[in-house]
This record gives sequence, C-alpha cells and structure tokens, in this order.
Amino acid sequence: MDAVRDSAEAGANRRTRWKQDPEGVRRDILVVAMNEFAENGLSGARIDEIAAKTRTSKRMIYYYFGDKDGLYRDVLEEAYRQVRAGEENLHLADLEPVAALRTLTEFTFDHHRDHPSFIRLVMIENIHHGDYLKHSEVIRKLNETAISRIEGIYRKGVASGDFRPDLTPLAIHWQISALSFFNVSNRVSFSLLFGQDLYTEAGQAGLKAQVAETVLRFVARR
Amino acid sequence: MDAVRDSAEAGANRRTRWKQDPEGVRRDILVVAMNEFAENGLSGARIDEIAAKTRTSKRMIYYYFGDKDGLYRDVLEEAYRQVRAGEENLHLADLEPVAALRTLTEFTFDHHRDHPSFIRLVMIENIHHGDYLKHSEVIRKLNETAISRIEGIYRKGVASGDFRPDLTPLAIHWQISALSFFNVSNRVSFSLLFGQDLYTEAGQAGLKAQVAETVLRFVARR
Amino acid sequence: MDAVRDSAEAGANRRTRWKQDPEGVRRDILVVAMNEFAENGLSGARIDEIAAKTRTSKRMIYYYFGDKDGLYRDVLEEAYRQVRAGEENLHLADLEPVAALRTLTEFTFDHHRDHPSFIRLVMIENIHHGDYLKHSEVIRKLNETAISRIEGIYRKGVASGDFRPDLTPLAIHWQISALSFFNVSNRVSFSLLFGQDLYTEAGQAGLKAQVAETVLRFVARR
Amino acid sequence: MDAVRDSAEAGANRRTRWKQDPEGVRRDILVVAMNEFAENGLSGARIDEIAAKTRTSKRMIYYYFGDKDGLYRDVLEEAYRQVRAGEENLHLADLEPVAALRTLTEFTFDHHRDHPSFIRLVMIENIHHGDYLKHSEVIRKLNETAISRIEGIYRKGVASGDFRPDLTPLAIHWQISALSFFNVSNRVSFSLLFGQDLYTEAGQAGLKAQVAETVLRFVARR
DNA sequence: TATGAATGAGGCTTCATTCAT
DNA sequence: AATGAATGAAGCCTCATTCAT
Repeated sequence: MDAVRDSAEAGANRRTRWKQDPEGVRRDILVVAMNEFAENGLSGARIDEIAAKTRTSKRMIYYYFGDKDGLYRDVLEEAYRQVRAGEENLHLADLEPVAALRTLTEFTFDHHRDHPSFIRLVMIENIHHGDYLKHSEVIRKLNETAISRIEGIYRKGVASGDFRPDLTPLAIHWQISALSFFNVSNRVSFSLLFGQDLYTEAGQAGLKAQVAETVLRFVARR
Repeated sequence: MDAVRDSAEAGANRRTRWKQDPEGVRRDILVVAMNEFAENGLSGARIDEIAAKTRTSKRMIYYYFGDKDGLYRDVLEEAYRQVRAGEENLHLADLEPVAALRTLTEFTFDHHRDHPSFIRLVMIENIHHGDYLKHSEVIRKLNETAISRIEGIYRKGVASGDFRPDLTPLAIHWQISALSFFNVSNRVSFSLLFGQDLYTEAGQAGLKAQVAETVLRFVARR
Repeated sequence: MDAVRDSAEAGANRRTRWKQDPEGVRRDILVVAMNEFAENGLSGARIDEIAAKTRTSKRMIYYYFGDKDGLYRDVLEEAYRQVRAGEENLHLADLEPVAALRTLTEFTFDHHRDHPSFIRLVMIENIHHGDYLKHSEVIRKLNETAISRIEGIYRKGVASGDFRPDLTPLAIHWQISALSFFNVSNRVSFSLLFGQDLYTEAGQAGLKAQVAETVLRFVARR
Repeated sequence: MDAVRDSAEAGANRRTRWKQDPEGVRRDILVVAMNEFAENGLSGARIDEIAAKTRTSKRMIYYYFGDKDGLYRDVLEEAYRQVRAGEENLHLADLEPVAALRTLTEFTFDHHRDHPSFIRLVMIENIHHGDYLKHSEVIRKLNETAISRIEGIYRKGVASGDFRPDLTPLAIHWQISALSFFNVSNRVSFSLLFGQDLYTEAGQAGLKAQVAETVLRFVARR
C-alpha cells in the first residue's frame, strides 16, 4: 500500500478541524493531493475533490501551495522524498557482490510495487515532458545515491571476477529500473491484453525471481 | 517519427476544406486527435484544440465520434492497429532461434522508439486503469499474434537446445516489452535525473545491444 | 444622457433571448459593459453584473470578447468611436474663424457633458496608465481629425489677422479639451468642495460661455 | 516626486520591525497605502500588497483602520492635508494683482504636477462619485482657503482696474484648477493620442506659461 | 454533410476579513 | 500592541457539448 496514506490521519475523524497546526494542515493536503494526482493526473485531478477529502478547506490549499501547479510540484517532490527515504535502510555493504545485486534488484522490484502512486506520478510527469521535474533541484540530488550504491556493488563484483567489466553502473540501474517500473506502470494494459497470470501472488514472485536472474545474468562474467 | 502524422494528408494543403469525403474527414480528425491525446493526456487534450488543428470543424468531431471519450477510444484502437500493422513485415521464420530472438528484440526496441505517441497513449491508458482498453475487443485480438510469434521462436530454440525449457513465451514477451517500453516512456525523467548519456545516438545503439543481449542471456540454456 | 444606453434595446423586453444574432448579442454586451466599466472602473466592474444586465449569458461575454480585459478594450474603442462619430456632423468650414472656434469649443463642452461615460472611461484609462489605449491603433487614428479640424480654423484665423500666429493647433486643442473635460471629470469633487453653483443649468451655461471666451481670448491677436 | 513617499521612513531600514511606535506604524501604512490606491484605484489596490510593502503586518491595517474603506478614507484625507499644507507658504499678499494671479496659477500648475498621487486619488474619488469625500468634513474645510486666497487677489485687481468685475473667485479657481489638473490627470491619454510634445521639459514650461497667460487674459479688463 | 452560435456546469483563484495566541 | 493561521464568499474563466440553420 502507498506509504503516503496512513500518516497524519491517526485518531482524528472527518469533522475535526485543525487548530493552528500549519504542518499538520500541509501534510493533510499533501497526502490527499498525492493520491488524487496519482489517480487522475495533473489535469484530471480536481482541487475541489482534493479539498473535500481533506480535513481543511480549499482555501488552505492556495494558502500553502499557491496554485494547482505548486501543489503538484510539492506532491512530486514529496513522492520522490518518501520513496528514496524508504531505500535508506538497505544494508548491502556486508554482502558479496552477487548477493548484493540480487537483494537490491528484488528490493527495487518490491519497493516499486509497494509505491504505485509514486510510479503513477512519474508516469504523469513523463507525459508532461518533465516540466516540473526540471525545476526541482531537490529531486535531482535525491537520485544521485541510487547510482553510487550500484557503483559500489559493481566495483566489488568486477574486482572479485563475478561481474564483467564492460558495463556502467548507470546501465545496470537502467535495467533494474526498467523491469521494476514496467511491472507496475504497465500492469493494467499488460494484464488486459495478455491475462492476469503474471500478476497473481505466484506470478509476481516468479517475475521477481526472473527479473533478478535477468540482471544477474546480464552482469555475469560469462 | 510518428507514423501517424504523415498519412491522410497527402496532396491536400492546410487551407483546403473537405467536400464530400467522409473518410478523409474522419482520418484527419483521428490523426490530429492522436497527437493531442498523446501529447496532453485524456483530460489534458482539448476538443477545441483538436478541432483547430483539423481541416474541419468541432461539430464534425461530435458527428463522427460522439463525444470526447468516443474519440479517445477510436484513437487508442487506431494507435494499436497502426503499431501492430508495422510489425507484420517481420520475417523471422527463416532465422535460427537466437538470431530470430535478437532480431525481434532489436526490432521491438526500435519500433517502440519510432512510435512515441503510441507509447504515451499506452501510458495514459494505464493511468486511466485501462478503462477504454477494457472495452476494446479489437485490441485484444491484435496482441495475440505477438505472443504466438515468440512462441514459435521459443519452441524452436528449446528444441535446438539453445534455449532453456523452463520459460513461457509470455515471460519473454514481458521482458522484451519492459525494456523497450521503459526506454521511451521514462526517457524524460530518466535523462533529467541521470543525464542524457543513454539517449544520444551512441547511447541508444549501446542500449539496444544490451537489451538484446539481456534477453538472449535470459533465455540461454546456461 | 449617455448615447450608449438607448441603442439596441428598442422593443425587446428582459426575458427575450437572442436567436442567432451575433451582432446584436455583441452590441448588447458592449452597451451594458460600457456602463458598468464607466461606473465602476476596470477592477470594480463585475462580469457577473454585466452578464446579469444583458439579454444573454456570462458565457457569451467570453465567447465574443475572450476575457475581461478584452471586453474592456473593446468597450474603450467603442467609446472613442461613438464620441468621434458624434463630432462628424460639425460643419465649421463655412464659418469665419472666431465663430468657428467658438462653435467648436461650445460644441466640445456640450459633447463632453453629454458623454459622461466616455469621460469616465478616459479617466479610468489614465488611472491604468493607458495600458489599453497603448495597444489600440484604431483609437489613435480616430483622434487625428480632431487636430486637423482645429488646424483648419486656426490657419484661417491667422491669415485673417484674428488669431495670433505663435500657437499650435495642438495647444489650442489641449485648452479646449482641458476645460471641457475637467467640467465633467471633476464635477463631483468640485461641487462637493465648492458648492453646486457651477453645475446648475444656469451655472453650466455661464461656464460654457466663459470657457468659449477663455479660448477666444487665448488665441486672440491681442 | 510624490511628497508622500519619503516621509515617515527616515532612519529605518526595510527589515526593521516596529516596536511600540503606534504613530510610526500608522504612517508607514498610510504612506504605502496612498501609493497603492493612487496607483491601482480603490478596487484595484490590494490589502495584501499594501501589507507586504509595509514594515508591519496585514493585521495592523485592520487594527488601525478598521477595513479597506477606512484605510482609503484616511488616505484621501491625508492626501488633501499634505497638498494643502504645501500651499501654505505662498505669500501673495505683497504682490500686485496681476503678478499675484500669475504666481498663483504657475504655482498651482507646478504643485499639481508635483503631486500626481494626489491628482490620481481625486480622479479615483470622482469615479466613485465622491462617496468618501462626502463624508469628510475635514477636507471641505481645507479647501475654503483656496477660494478666499483668490478672492483677495481678485478684489484688489478689480479695484486697481486690472481685472474685469463680472467674475467670481470660484470661476477663476475653476479655470486654474481645470488647466492644472488636466495637465496631470490626462497626461497619459493625451500624450498617447497626440504625442509627447507637451510633456517634455520645454513643452511643460511652455504650457505653464500659456496656462498663466490664459488665466490672465481671462480676467483682464479687456 | 456541414457549420457558426450558443450554453450550463464546473474549474481555478483571489479577496477582504477574522481567529487564536 | 502585535502576529501567523485560517476562512467564506465571490471573482474570473474553461470545458465539453448542443442548437439552429
């Protein structure tokens, strides 16, 4: 489930109004807006709808975020921040290269699957030619660690002779991302056209194993 | 370039009005609408904008397609039809399994890259939970051949001992699709976050080779 | 009374709707909008209020004028056009210079007084730093005749020895305008601070005579 | 330059917050508000904008002035007070009537030109039908001296035989005001329609001389 | 078959103002 | 005396769609 959903609503029912809690109001809006934008796209999302699902009023959206674009931009940043934050607890340093890469791949596969709203927002952003991503310095920085993490593993693997030496960490990241992303982004169309087999519990488990194997075979010495 | 663009306009300049050419009008609208939907999404596309870029009037859109949804549905079907039609001339039967699979993968990679509007429409459709794909019998049929084509290759490869026997044609199709699709769908966000390296001429050539190799290693006996 | 008011409403009651009469709808809106802008200023006027006083709907305002600014711009142009059109029937060529100038001045004085909405729009435009006037080629052209008319009279007066030769038509126009304009533009504040004496029937008649005399004395040989 | 601007800010830089200086806060707001109202009109001025340009907060505006109308009313009174105060140092008693009237006219011409914000506020007030002026006893009193000053000069001029006896001080005041006011109030529209000639340094000097001459010729015996 | 005119519903945003501290 | 947070009401504008010819 989206990690986004369950924060900020603990123990407060719909009718409760905020009393001077700026950060709470901001988060409340952000959480709701993330879901709405992810669900309906930028043009499809409705400020009225977002406001209605909030514990505050439409007016506050403008108070805190300026306009719809500003809200979307903040939602996008927040989405990246949350997803990247979720990756922090990954301790791969102790593992040998092959195990580390398998773990990272499987983790990414699961992580993407656990954050469909994030995936959808990235899709939406791509549809919009990255207009908002372009202007976010914050997001760019968040992604640098993704590469350096792989770089560490890859170097060790090359040194140990497990991995072939003619690849770049970027290319490996690309492969892991592509397979993990597509699994979520195209789930609907793929299953409609080719059946649900790959999206059952078992199907996903098998797919995850295959994806990991694909990556490992790809980087393997031979 | 999008194959969509250049059909249907041959021999008619911009200012010309249609006179008694229903099919021409329909195609004119369809071509324009495909670009607009692909460019702006379902909610983002504007009937007014589509009409303006057409050689006919807004009223005709309603005349031929009923409403915006109807137009989108027809655009989607047309997009699938065009893309699948482009795959027909692929003669893989004469090739040995490895060459056939490499050819198919590389072709898919290129084909997706040549049809960004199609990719975008599929993304959009996924964002909309496949609401329109669901209702299209036509599209489902179009995709069956994709699997059977792979099935032919895979069987021969297993028989020849080149491919391992524990896979399904569907899983192979999924891999080829994922890598080819992601290359186009996430180009904007990926290059914004990680640089343009993979999207230069050379970068794409390398990526294509890697993708083909990935698929071949994945199905290889060992 | 404002010449604006009585056109376009002849013989049609409030409930009547237009049936395919674009020019009628346009004029209806323009007439109402002119009054509203003149009465309340650009920011003060309300699109809703304008629409309500119209025989058509708010939507049509946007259909024909794009937005509030566009409507204001067209109102401004229309106001200038109407006022200048009202000046056309002035036949001064037959009169000797002194009589011609007196006639012109008195006419201008009356004309301004008869078009308070126009005066108010010009005031409003000045408050807005002429932002809309700047972009209207139409209006600039309309005003050229005003100067050339005076030029004709002045030349004849100089030739006849009635007028002194060291003036410019522009300066004369400025004086006539200033006195005629101020009479309307500052009527409210002036009468509030200094009493109504100048704004009674008799007061205005006297003022008009004085204004004409002022102008004549100003251009007189000695 | 507007006299309004530079008062009240002496010795305090932008970032400084007020601490226990009610009168300073009031003046700060008043100065900013005068510019905003003069620049944008009553409906056009924004409380938020005024607050932002102030060294204090929006809340204080309401604390000191009640509401937007109250602020505007106080701004208007302050504007009249400042302008009239600037006229006090005019010593005309010693001059002979013709010189006195010329001096007064030229002074008025300059004075209006030096206080464009005041002129604009008067225009705005006229557009609003003097709704606020009506309720200000203060302003009415301020203007009585303007008439009595002219009365003194005029009486002496009639007595000396320089001026004709059939005029009223009010009519003379009206003329001086009209010409001096129009020069500022309609500067934008006039120069847009008829060129900048009258608004250059030289143009204004000439205009001032002409205005003075106009007034003198107007009151002259013959 | 074709079209310009017309529209209701609903979208986004701004404004002056008040609340709670 | 001073402030940041909060707000209802109302403003402007856009959208897909239908009407009348």
